[in-house]
Amino acid sequence: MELKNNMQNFTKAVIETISRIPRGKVISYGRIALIAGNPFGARQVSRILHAMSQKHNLPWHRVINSKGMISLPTGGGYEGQRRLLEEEGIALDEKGRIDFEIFGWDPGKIALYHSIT
DNA sequence: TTAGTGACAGGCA
DNA sequence: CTGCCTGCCACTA
Repeated sequence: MELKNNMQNFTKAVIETISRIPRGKVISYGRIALIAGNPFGARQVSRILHAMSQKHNLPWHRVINSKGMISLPTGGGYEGQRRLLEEEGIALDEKGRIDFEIFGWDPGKIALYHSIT
């Protein structure tokens, strides 16, 4: 059960981290997994999102893969996510990529981000 | 119980 | 810079 609790903690940490993503910013699955305490939990993060995002009212659309692209298949939610991102001012280039240098969110820089805004 | 799958990531050609 | 291959982990058939 200790093991089970760890998984619960990871899930909770993931949910909490995602809920903290500022509007207009994005972060990768892997980075969230790392912050939540599991360096190899990127796939679990996606699984958690798919299962709990609506229930927890999370900004799931601000989570993308390490290549800066939307991971959903065209026709399987891609358009919707892209639209939500663009509504927040997040730009995608002609290849559907988002620049982390501009829109990437790093929890470690939250203080800096806060001071600027 | 084993095999297959996936809203991923990093290294290599 | 782009595409392919392998590693990881939880869940489903």
